[in-house]
Amino acid sequence: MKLTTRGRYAVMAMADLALFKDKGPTSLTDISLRQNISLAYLEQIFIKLKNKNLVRSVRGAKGGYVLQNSPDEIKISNIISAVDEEIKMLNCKKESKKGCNNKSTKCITHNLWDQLDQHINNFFEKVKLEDLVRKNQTLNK
Amino acid sequence: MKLTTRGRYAVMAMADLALFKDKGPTSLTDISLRQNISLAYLEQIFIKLKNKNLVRSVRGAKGGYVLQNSPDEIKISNIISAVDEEIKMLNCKKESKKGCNNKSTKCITHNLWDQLDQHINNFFEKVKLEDLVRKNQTLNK
DNA sequence: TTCAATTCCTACTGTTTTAGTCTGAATTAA
DNA sequence: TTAATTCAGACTAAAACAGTAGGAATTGAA
Ligand code: SF4
Ligand code: SF4
Repeated sequence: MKLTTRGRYAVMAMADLALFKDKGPTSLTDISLRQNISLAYLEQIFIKLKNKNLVRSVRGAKGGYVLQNSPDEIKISNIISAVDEEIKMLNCKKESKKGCNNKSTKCITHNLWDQLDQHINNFFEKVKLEDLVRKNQTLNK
Repeated sequence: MKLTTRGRYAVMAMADLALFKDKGPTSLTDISLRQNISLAYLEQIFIKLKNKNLVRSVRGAKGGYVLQNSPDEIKISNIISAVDEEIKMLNCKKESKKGCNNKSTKCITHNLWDQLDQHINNFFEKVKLEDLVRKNQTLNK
C-alpha cells in the first residue's frame, strides 16, 4: 500500500471540487484557502489528476478545474492511484535482490500480504467521492 | 497505516518460529538462513518482539528464541505493531502545524481515513500466526 | 576451563521517499 | 494590458527506511 499526504490532499481537493461543482470551475487558490494546502503543491497534484482524466482544466483568469465525472462515479481508489502510484503491498524486494526471487516457492507470508492488498483496494473501490460529500454519513457498507 | 520490511520480516520470522516450535529454541542464525534476512537486522527486530512479550529468549550457545504463546493466540496485528509502531492512518499533520487543528470541525475526509484504519486493523486482528502456518489455506474469513 | 555460539545493546550510515518550494512560462477573462 | 490562473519541471531539506558495525554478556559443550 501507499498512502501519503499527496493522496490525502488529492481526495480532499476532489471532495472540495465536488462540493462546489455547480459554481463553475474551481481555482486551486480557492481550494488552497479552504483546505489549507499549499497552492504550489496542489498544482503538482492536479497535473496528475488531469493526466488521469479525473478533472478537466480551464485556463486563464476565472479558470480552474472541473470534475470529469459526477461524484458518484469517481472511486477513491482512482484518485489515490492517480497521485500516489502503486497501491501494492507486495513490493517486498523490488524483484532483483534477495527475497522471493531465487526461491521458486513463495514465502509463507505471501498470501497474507496479497490478501491485505485486496482488502484495502476493495475498500477504496467501494467508496465514491459522493459518499464523502454526503457528510456525516457512515461509510460502512 | 505503516507497514515496512521490518514488519514483514517480523511476521516471517514469527512464522518460522511457529514452524519449528517443537524443536527447542530457534536461533536467529537459522531464521536468517531460512528466510534470507540479515542476522543483524533480525536481532534488532527480535529485541522489540521480546520487549512486547511475543517471544522469550534463551541466551548462550544452543540458545535462541521461543514463542511466548501458541500460534493460534498470536495476532498478526500484535507482531506488526511491536516492530513498526503506529498502525494509524490519521497522522495527517502531526498535531501542531496546519491541518485539522485550528478548524474546530473535522475535515470532510476524516471519516474516510478513520474507517480505513479500522478496516486494516480488523484484518490484522482476525489473522493469527496459526493461519499462516497452516499453509495453502485461504485467509478469508 | 576454554571457546564458540548465541543474545543483547546502541550507535552509525547510505539511500530513498516525502513533502513540499521555486521559477518561470503560457493562457485568457476582464 | 493586466491580473488570475493553469502548466511544467527542476530543485531541496528533512525524515524515514533498511540495514551495518562493533562490541559486551551469557552459557552449553569440548
Ligand atoms: S514470496 Fe514472499 S518475498 Fe516473494 S513476493 Fe511473495 S511475500 Fe514477497
Ligand atoms: S480532520 Fe482532517 S486533517 Fe484533521 S485528523 Fe481528521 S482527516 Fe486529518
